[in-house]
Order: sequence, then C-alpha cells, then structure tokens
Amino acid sequence: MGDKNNAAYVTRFKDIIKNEHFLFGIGDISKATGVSQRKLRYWEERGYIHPENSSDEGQHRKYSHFMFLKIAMIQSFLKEGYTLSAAVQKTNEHHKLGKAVFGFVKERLQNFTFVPGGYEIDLGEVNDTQGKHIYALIRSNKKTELFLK
Amino acid sequence: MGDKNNAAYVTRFKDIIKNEHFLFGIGDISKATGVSQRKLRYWEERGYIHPENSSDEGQHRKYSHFMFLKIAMIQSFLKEGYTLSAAVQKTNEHHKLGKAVFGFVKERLQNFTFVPGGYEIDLGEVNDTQGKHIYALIRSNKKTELFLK
DNA sequence: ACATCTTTGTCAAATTATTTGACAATTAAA
DNA sequence: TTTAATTGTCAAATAATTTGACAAAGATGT
Repeated sequence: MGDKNNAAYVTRFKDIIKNEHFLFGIGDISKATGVSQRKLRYWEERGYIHPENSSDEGQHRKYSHFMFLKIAMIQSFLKEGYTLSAAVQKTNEHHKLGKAVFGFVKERLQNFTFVPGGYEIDLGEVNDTQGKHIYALIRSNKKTELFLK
Repeated sequence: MGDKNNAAYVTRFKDIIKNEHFLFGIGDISKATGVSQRKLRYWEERGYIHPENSSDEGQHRKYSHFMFLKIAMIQSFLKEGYTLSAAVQKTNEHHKLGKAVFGFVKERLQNFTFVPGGYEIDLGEVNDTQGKHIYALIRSNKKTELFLK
C-alpha cells in the first residue's frame, strides 16, 4: 500500500505514460535499430513502414515508438535470413503485441511503495482471488518477484 | 500457452525491448512534453536535466526515454504550481520508478497467445501459488483482466 | 552464365532543424 | 522598488535531413 503522496505521484506518472506520444527522427531510428537511413526510405517507398507527420510538424520524417518496434523486428527477421517481404509479413503477424504489452502496464499500474533497493508495484485485482491484488517486487540486482496480497 | 512460433517471436520481441536504446532530439522532446526548447536548455544549464551524447553521435542534444519521463514529470509539477526547483525535487523522489515499471514488463514477459481481439500474456510465476503463472488478458475495448493459471 | 530485378550505398544541392550567444521581456522573490 | 530567475526572440553558423540520381551489390529467373 502506498501512502497518499505516492498515489498522487502514480496518477501523475500514469497520465504521462498513458498519453506519451513521442516521435523519432530518421537518424535516431537508424542508430537505435542499426537500419540505415537509405534502407528506411526504401522500406517506406515499398509501403512497409510509414513516418508519422502532420503538415504542421516539420518536413523531416518522424517515426512512432510502434514504428520503431516494427523496424527493429523486421531487422531481426532479416538478420535471421528472411527476405524483406517475408520479414515484414512475420512482423505484421503480431503487429499489435507492442501496443498490448506496453498498454497493459499503463492501464494496470495502481500504486507503488518504495522499498529498500526498489519498488513494490500494485498491478490491481486478480480474478477469482477474493479481491487480492498482484504485486511486483522490483529491486535492483534482483529478479522481479510477483505475489498476491 | 503459446505455441513454438510465439515463443520465438516473444524471444525476439523481448530482446528488442530489453535492449532498446533510443534517443530523442530536442524538438521531439519539446513537442512531446510541451516544454519549450529554451526551457530545456535553461534546465540543462541549471543542472536539472542532461542530454545523452557521446562524441561520435552528432552535435545535437539527444535525450533518453528516462529523461523524457523526467521532463514530463517536472512539467506536470510546474503546472500544479510548484517552483522549478521544487518540481525537480519532487520528480527526483522517484526517479527510478520509470525504469522499474518498464523494466518489470521487459523482464517478466514470458510468452503470449493470440486471442480474439487481442492477446493473453504470460507474466510468469507467482510466489506461493504452487507454480501458477499470472496471465494478462488484453483485448481492444475491454479492460485488461488478470488471472492465475 | 547472363539478364533482369531488387536492394543498398554514395553524393550533390537544397532545405530544415538545432546550436550558441546575446539581449529583451516577463515573472518571481527579496 | 530592486534584484534575481526564467523565458522569449533573433541572427549567424552549423548540423542533420531531404530529394533525385546514379552506381554498386545482391538476389532471382531463365
């Protein structure tokens, strides 16, 4: 159980991560994924990826986090020997996984308590457990533990 | 239980999110947080925030996701009426929460199953439950549910 | 083996975004 | 009211990206 201050902090934190909408320049994506800018423009030309730009937001390509994950995934399959179009197909099979995974934590973060070396995070109620919540105990240099309370 | 293909996908996905290291330009941060570039440079001057640059990575300021969260949090406190130094202090109280929260999901993602409208994600074993795992059922337009299996 | 197609690299000229330094304007504190 | 802190604006310079073009490399098909 976090105290009142932590609840406010979490509310603020949740608002930020829930609404975070950041974009990367092509150079940033290239460096972060190891895919050259030339490749990125070609993939765009082929219709595999899309920058996210509105007309009032500058003339440079800007990519979302979702697109970053997609690009990294395509690259990963390419490295495995897949052809480009196959890599794109494999990537698209679960193109919503990233949204789901990160969306999960953004939705489920209820509260947190500061503990020695880290945090205990309340992820909310678990079905069929008489109202028990699942907590993640996250400490530096230790494997995260999950427990019910 | 995901099948063999999904386990490989998750491994790849985990590798990407675990090692993701992306950086934002100052314009991107400014747009994403609503904090002007002038302000960001002033906060840097004051020692409150730091771009992350190595000498071989260009001359423009580049900020990490962690720094993005910090900046957004400071802005949030400022909007609440705190002085800049107080906002920074409040933000620094839990400067590791972001790392903990996102680190949790990166560490704990075990596997996933595609279900109608979304995914069922296995987050691994829960203490004192005879080896049961906690699953998140994430579907579009539905609240995420957690259950033990 | 050769021809064709796809993909990636390189480069120049132009454009856009960021930098620094400086000063002004606004806001907050004493 | 004065002083200090914070933010806005601007010019000149520099860095990063754009587009178009062509070359080079790699893959595919006959």
